Amino acid sequence: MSKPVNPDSEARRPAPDARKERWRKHRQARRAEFVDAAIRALGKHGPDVGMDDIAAEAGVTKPVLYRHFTDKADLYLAVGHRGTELLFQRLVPALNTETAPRPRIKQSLTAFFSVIDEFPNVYRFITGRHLPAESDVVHEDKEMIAAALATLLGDYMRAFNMDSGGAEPWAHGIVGLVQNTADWWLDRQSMSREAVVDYLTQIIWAAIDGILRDAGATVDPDAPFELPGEAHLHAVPEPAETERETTRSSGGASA
Amino acid sequence: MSKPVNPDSEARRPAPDARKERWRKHRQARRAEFVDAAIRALGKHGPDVGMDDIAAEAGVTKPVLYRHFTDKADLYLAVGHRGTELLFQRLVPALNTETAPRPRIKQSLTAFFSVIDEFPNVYRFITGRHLPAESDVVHEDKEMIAAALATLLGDYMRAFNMDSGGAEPWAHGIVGLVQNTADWWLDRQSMSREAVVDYLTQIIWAAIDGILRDAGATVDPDAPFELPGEAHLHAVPEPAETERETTRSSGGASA
DNA sequence: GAGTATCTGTTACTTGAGGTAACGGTTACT
DNA sequence: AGTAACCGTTACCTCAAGTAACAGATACTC
Repeated sequence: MSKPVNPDSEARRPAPDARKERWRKHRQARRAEFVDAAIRALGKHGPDVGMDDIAAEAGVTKPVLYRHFTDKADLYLAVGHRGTELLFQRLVPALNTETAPRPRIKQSLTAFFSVIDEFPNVYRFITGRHLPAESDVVHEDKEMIAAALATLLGDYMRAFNMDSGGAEPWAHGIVGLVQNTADWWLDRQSMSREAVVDYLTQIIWAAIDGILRDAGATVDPDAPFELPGEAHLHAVPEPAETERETTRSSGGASA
Repeated sequence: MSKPVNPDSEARRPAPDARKERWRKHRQARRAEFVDAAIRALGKHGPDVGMDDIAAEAGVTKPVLYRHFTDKADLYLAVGHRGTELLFQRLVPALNTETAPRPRIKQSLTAFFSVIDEFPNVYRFITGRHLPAESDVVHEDKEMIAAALATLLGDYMRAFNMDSGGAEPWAHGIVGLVQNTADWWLDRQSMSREAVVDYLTQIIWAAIDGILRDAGATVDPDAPFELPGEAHLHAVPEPAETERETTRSSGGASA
């Protein structure tokens, strides 16, 4: 801000000084480290940890934390992104594998359940009511999954010359169906993981099959079914540990 | 605490003084009044209202509020109960009407959607991430609806000599399916209420029908289907505006 | 009617967690 | 050598939740 830049300087902006660049990777690593600490602290003190506790868990004091996260919400958002990353790493490949419908459903469910089974605390924290509204990452995630599902369903339906208007509500419905059942299962653990997954596979396929049937189509759930130009949920879309602007520039030069 | 009671006095505890009794109804009314104010204030200032604002909205100051609610969480819990009451008033009759399966599904969905359509702000607040975890009423509500659904499904399934193990996960699944779709619809409003309800009716019946079909049974969705000793979700189970203990007795005389 | 239990309400305070200011030290680029 | 970015600290500010302490009404009990 101190050196006045001439108007056309925007063209050659890269690296006026390497000292800034040098730290980029380091900062990301540090953020990740704090996210780990936050998760550990969350496990220790429960979901109402203070920033002091998190900082202590990371072996530093509060202001250090605030150099990397603008906010408690920002930190929790990063925790959320960590969860998203974990989930999508396993879910995306499962969803995108082009096999027969039913195994595809089942392997996607297995992916999902394996993640929440492995990190139940993180999952509960992220989906639970403990984070501030700004850190809500679940909504985005669900939107993303639902969007992928919607195009998938829509394509199938159009392939059968059906009206595809139901694709979107149904996609959101299926996402909710899975999540709510997962929450319930995680709470109760009243049956094995395989059992829930099987029950869910059954109901989801039953639903899809029923809808196809309503339109006069029948599909063998275990026969490979290829679609021209299949919809893909491309890798994890948010860079997960990307740092938000942390410096508090007091009012960025309007006009 | 000042007058020492003799040991056996617990037997004849009712009404030593009518002055206590006299106010009971009044307190309930007052609480309800504050709940109204809270909802109004929520509408005005958004979901991060302060207790001062709520008090002001009710025409009083904070301490008055705290005489009726132990806590912000307590107040929000009462707001939640109000919502539950609103919902169950319409949902319970719809669910319990014994008609053919499909119209029954549809009228239940219509009931649900009409409520959230009529009170979107309340709905969003209650289901959203703004209340403290202690005020979560949605979880209970969903459990209750799912439980009713589970017995219903279970009874049907047993009537067909099917294994009823799926009833519970499916019940929770359907609840989640509806809620998530409702959230999506409320956000986007990209189709009419009737349309979502129809799509949901279709997928839910498709799912149930498919499951029955897997077991070799077929049911006409529009033919009345009576079941011996049908499961009922009995009226709204929580007294909605019941007051929690508000007096802060400083440490109840241990030993 | 005197006494009092329970409400009505107020202003002024305490508390605690989130967040910040201001300082000093270290590394490695220019 | 100079400096731009980091490392880290202690001590503070802020603001909303929640509390103390006080004073006036109403309507029951004796």
